Amino acid sequence: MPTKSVDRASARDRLLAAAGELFYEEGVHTVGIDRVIERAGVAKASLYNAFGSKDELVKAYLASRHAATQERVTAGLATRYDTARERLLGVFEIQGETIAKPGFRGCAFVGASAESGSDSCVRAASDEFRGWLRNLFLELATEAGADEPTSLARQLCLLYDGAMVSAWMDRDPDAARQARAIAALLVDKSIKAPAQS
Amino acid sequence: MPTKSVDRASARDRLLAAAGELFYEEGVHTVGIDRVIERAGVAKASLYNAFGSKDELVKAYLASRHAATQERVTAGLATRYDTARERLLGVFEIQGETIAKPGFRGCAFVGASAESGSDSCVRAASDEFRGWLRNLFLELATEAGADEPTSLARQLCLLYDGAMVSAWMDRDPDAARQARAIAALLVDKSIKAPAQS
DNA sequence: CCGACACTAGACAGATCTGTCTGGTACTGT
DNA sequence: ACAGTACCAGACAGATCTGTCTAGTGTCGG
Repeated sequence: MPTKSVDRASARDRLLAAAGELFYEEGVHTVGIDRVIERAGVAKASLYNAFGSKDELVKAYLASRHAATQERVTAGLATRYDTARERLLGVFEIQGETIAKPGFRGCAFVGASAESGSDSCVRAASDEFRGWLRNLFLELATEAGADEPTSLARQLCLLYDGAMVSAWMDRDPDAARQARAIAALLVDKSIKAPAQS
Repeated sequence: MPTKSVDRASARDRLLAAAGELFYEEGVHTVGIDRVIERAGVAKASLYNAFGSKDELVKAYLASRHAATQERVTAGLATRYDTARERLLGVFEIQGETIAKPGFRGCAFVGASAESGSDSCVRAASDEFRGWLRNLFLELATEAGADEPTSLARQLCLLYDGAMVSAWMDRDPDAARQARAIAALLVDKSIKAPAQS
C-alpha cells in the first residue's frame, strides 16, 4: 500500500487544482471557498491551514498559472524551433494550442485583473506575468536581430493580447493563426530592415 | 425655480452614472448595491423601482457603455475623415483618446465578461457589442475596397483588442498608436492588392 | 503502544449582499 | 387645497461569504 501522498494528491494540491478550474471558469470573486473545497473534496480547515486566506489561494492560483504557461511556452520554444525568428512566431503557435483547448476563457490575468481594484495583489501577480511576457518577446526579438527590438516586442505583445481577447470574446479559435500571420509581416519587416535605410 | 428634472438629474440617471463609474472601476460583481446608491445619492427603493434588480442595472450599464462608444466612434468617424481608408485607421485614433483618458481600465465588456459565467446576460450584451465592432470594421473595409474585407476586419478587430488590453495591463497609453501603425500596414496591403497577383 | 501529524466534518460567528417594506418628504398638476 | 408622483431614509429578512473552532479519524515513526 503506497503512502497517502502517493495514492492521492495532497490536500494542498487538490485545492490548487480545484481553485484553478473554478477561478478560471467563473471568476476569482464569483467562486466561494465552499465551492472550492467541495470540488477538491477537502475540509475547510485544510484550506485555511494550507493557504491562510482566500487571497493567498488566489495568489497561488495566479502563480501556478504563471508557472504553467511559462513552462509550456519555454519548453515548446526550446524543443520545436531552431532559429530565433521561428521561435518568435512559435509563441503564437503555442498560443493557438492553448486557445483551441476546450474551456478556453481568455487570459487568466486579464480576467482576474478585471475583477480587482487597481491596488490589489492580483495586479502585482499580473504585472509579474506581463513583465515575463514582454521580456520573452524582447529577448527573442533581440536574438533574432530585430531593427528595434523593444518596438517589435511591444507590437508582438499587442498581437498576443489581441489574439487572446478575440479568440475568447468572439469564440474564434483561428485568432492565433491570424496574429501569427501579422507577426510574420512585422518580424520580416523588422529583421530585413538593416539593409534598407 | 426650474423643475426638479432640470436642476438635478433623475434618480435613474444618477444611478446609471454612479453604476457606470463603480462597475467600470472595480468590477460588476465586486461593487454592491449599497455603494451604488450611496454614490448616486439615491434611496435603495428608487433603484429597485427603476431597474427591478441588480442584474437589470448591470444590463443597463453595459447598454449605456455600448451606446456611448458607438455614438463616440460613429460621430468621430463621420466628422473627421474623408475617405474610407482614413476612417478605418481613424477608429484607432479615437480608441487612442479613450485609452488616454484618466481612469481607463480596458474594455468594459471584457471586464464584465471575465467575472460572469459563459451563460449570463453579460455575455449577451458583450456579443451584441462585439457584433457591432466587427461589423463596423467590416463595413469600413468593404467601403475602402479591401481585397478580402472579412479577413481585414478580423485583423483590425484583433488589433483593436490588443491595443485595449496592452494599454490597460501594461499601462501603455501609446498602444493605440502602435495598433494604428500595424493597421495601416495591413490596410495598404489589402487595398493595393488587386493590382498585384 | 503512542504521540505527532494531516486531514475530515460541520457548527458557528460576523460581515456583507440582494431585495422588500414602511413611513415620511417635496414637488406637480388640477 | 389636494391627490398623485417621485423620491428619501433606513429597518429588516434571508442568503451567502470568509474565517474560526471543536471534535474525531486514520496513518506513520519510534
